[in-house]
Amino acid sequence: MTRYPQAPAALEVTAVLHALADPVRLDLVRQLSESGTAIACGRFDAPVAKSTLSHHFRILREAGIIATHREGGQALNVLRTAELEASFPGLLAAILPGPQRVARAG
Amino acid sequence: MTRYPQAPAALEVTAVLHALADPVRLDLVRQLSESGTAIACGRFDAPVAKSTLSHHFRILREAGIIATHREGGQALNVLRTAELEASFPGLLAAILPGPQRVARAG
DNA sequence: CGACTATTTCGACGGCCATCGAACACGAGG
DNA sequence: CCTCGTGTTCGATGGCCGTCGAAATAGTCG
Repeated sequence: MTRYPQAPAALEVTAVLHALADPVRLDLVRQLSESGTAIACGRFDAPVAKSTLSHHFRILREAGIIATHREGGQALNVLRTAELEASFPGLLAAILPGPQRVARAG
Repeated sequence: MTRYPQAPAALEVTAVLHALADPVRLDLVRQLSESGTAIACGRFDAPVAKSTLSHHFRILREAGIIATHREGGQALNVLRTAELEASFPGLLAAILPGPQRVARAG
């Protein structure tokens, strides 16, 4: 079975920021966040080749931003919201909303 | 009077994250945040050459993270806290208190 | 003006990164 | 067993980035 390189014990801020600094990866994280559920690698909407997508998932995984586990024939990805919130509270909330989105009350 | 290339009208999230993803730059921002005041380029504590430091300030400036204005032979840098908070509320609070430090030479 | 300090620019160098297509691995189903 | 769908790995490529020292620029002060 495929062994996924697990996230580091402690999330490194530079690794997390670097992972999120790429437009493609940031969009992947946005899709995960908005869906709220696990998404298979092939179900993402991204303008890059499959191999490139796999590379991006690796970066996100090694930074500790997402976790991947195989189920059936596919690899399901989930956002590690709790760990991210524990290490950098408010980070996702700060950067995930699109820059043109207007903050709404409530 | 020296004209510094000013920050874009709207802060770009990928540019901001990329700027903060470098350990040296993140440390510069930390020093600015902790001091709470303007700091001249030459008074920062960083393990790189002055020319490299100038390069890092440029990246931070163009991302809209800091602002620089000349005053009496030196260039004073300030964190653009208000603009950052307006565009990405909670971002600085999420990543600045981290335990990461740049190892200094010597 | 001339010297001195502070910062930027220049040119070069090495390394890392995003990207791709092709080939490989792995699990599920016929 | 063979095939198909899904991800990953490999090798190559082009570009961007961090780094430096040296030279250029800017502003201050005598």
